[in-house]
Amino acid sequence: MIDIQLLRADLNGIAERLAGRGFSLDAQAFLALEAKRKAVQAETEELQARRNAQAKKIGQAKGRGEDVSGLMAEASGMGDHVGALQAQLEEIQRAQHDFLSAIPNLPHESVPRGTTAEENVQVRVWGAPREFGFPVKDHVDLGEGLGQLDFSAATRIAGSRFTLMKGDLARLHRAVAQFMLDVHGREHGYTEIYAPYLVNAQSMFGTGQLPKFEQDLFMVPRGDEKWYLIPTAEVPVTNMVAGEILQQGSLPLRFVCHTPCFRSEAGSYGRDTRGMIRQHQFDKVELVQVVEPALSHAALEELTGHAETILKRLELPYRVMLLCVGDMGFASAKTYDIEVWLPAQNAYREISSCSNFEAFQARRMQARFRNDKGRPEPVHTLNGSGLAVGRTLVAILENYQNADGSVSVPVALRPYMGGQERLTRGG
RNA sequence: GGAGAGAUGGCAGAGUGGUCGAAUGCGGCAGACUCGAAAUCUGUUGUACGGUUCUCCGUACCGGGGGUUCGAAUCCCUCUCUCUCCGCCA
Repeated sequence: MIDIQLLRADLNGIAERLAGRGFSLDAQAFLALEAKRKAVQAETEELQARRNAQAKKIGQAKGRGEDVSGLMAEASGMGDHVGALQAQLEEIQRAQHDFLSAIPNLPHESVPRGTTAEENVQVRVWGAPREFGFPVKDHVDLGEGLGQLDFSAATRIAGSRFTLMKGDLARLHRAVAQFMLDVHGREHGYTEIYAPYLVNAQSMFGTGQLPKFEQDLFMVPRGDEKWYLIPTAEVPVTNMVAGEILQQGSLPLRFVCHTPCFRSEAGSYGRDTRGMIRQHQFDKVELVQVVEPALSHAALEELTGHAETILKRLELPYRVMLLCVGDMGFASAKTYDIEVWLPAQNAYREISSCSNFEAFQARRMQARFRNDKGRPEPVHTLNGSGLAVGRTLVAILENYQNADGSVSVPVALRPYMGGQERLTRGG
């Protein structure tokens, strides 16, 4: 949620900054709504004050044993009038809330201009793609060749965009997640969280998935209520601080959480149809930080570095991209994507997205801390994949493949595989 | 799934129609006493929105929503959640 004070103070300036990310702010609608709100709110509150004063007078007169029928007659009708005004005010406020809810976050000043992914800026590259002395296979051929990846079973059981793994590959998948949790939890100081996979609409609103992006989610109805399968652990974990007023000394909060993630992938029908790059269900280890505003951009650098550590330890080549304004998500003020090298695609592919949401989510969630003046102020929230487990597995398969179709286990993961060094057919 | 009891400020806990944003205690903050601390005493201490603008003022909020009333923390309806007992279950 954008700060309404900013719109009041500098409407045109804000509209201009939002235009950069392809959002056209209806300034006239805002001004009209604001004027109406101001008038109705002033009138409502004034009448409420008069009604309260009158009711108080009646009470006091009654206490003295006086006749109050005259006072009561004066007051009759005031209640209905107040009610009507309140209803009107609520409607205006709801409209204003809806208006604000649909506005994306303001990009940070360090974010480059641009409208598409082509204009993202490469920040750094780590590692060099390996030279294979043989024709490389993609992860589907490798996994199926090992007899450990079965898309036809997954399709039979659920449908397209689902994965079924068996044996050593399933174990390696688990090892990857365990490894990430251990590095972030034990070395980077994140507190491990286990959280609900189904959340209510309010939580989805808090992190910005609702109301605009309901079509991207799996919704689970229960009576009149709706639950949603989480598209990322960001949702339950960030909402841990919803409605809270945190003590300054308790910040920063750092959480790591491994969950499955569920995405409808509506509107991406033709993309990445082969393999496990784009699935309805995938595992991810998510990093979340809740910090003081002044420190949030330093925290984004730190968090991104924590995600990169995983790729370094796994010795997978990657690059870090700073997203341009047009390619950023709705709630983000600044985003780095980490892209891992996939030999079969001869390309870098996204494996992590690290964002600073500044106060955008905090305002929606009412997540605050007590600042130096002792006043409640919205915190800043950040998150990043640390990393997407399925895509990490894809990267391992493709980068660690051998000429005979077997796959070496990265050294860092061997302790999680009972020392096993290789995935081979029948394993 | 069945039966019962609850939900009040950071916490505990009063308050069954009017001067209640809410007693009291604890905690927090400030001050007094003290060389300092403890104890004691005094004062103070919620959030949101709006107006004004760094000073105050107004409105709302006693689990959520709705109703009765001139007036609701208090009465009525409803939902959610918590606790106890029984059943079931991983």
